Amino acid sequence: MREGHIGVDESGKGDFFGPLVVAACYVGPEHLAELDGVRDSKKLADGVAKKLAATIKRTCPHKVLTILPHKYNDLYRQIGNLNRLLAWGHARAIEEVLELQPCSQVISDQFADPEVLKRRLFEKGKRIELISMVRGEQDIAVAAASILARAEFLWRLEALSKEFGVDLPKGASPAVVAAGKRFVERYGREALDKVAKLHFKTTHNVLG
DNA sequence: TCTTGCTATCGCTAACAACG
DNA sequence: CGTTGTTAGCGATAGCAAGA
Repeated sequence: MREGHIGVDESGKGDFFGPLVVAACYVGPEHLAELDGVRDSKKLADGVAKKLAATIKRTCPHKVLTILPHKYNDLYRQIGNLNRLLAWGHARAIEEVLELQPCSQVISDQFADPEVLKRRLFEKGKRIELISMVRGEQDIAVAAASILARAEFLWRLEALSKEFGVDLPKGASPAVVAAGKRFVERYGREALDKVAKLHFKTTHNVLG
């Protein structure tokens, strides 16, 4: 790596409970020594991801964008399409990191329409090369961003569980439906907006 | 033996093409 | 038009294989 670049990734996209988190992280050659052990967050235990996240935050210019369920549901209604919502979030995180550390290259995971994100970045007049690749998390900056996003998602999900006194599991499994039913029993169906992504089919399973 | 790590499977999302 | 199947990404989980 001769020059540094920015990596972006998101977490919480497939989880019924909890926020959607988008993170962008700049990694330059000068950071590599500090980032030992940084790889795709999916290959790391939750605890390891949290520790590495602290290291990354100490080392690299970064931005973590947390969209809590209430805001997420609101944005989803406005935007109507998860890809555009993701593009919006990615662009915002990237722009903030560019303010901290200008550079010319951004690498993201493959997602359905990279053109949307490219257009958004170019609108701002930035001369940025956006590389959208399958298994982008093999890149260290994308891996670092995935860890930041993952750790933040875990912390926020724990915070929500604590706040409402209901254990909110990851993913969208039967355990998630059961937890959703318990939550609604205690707080009513309107309150679901505060902890869950309502456009999932899981919502019908919880309320039905 | 016990602990890793990889892979297959499943459920969830969205986009797109083919079809009735 | 709407439905259905395919492709593709994400997360969770179980089971098997390889290494300490």
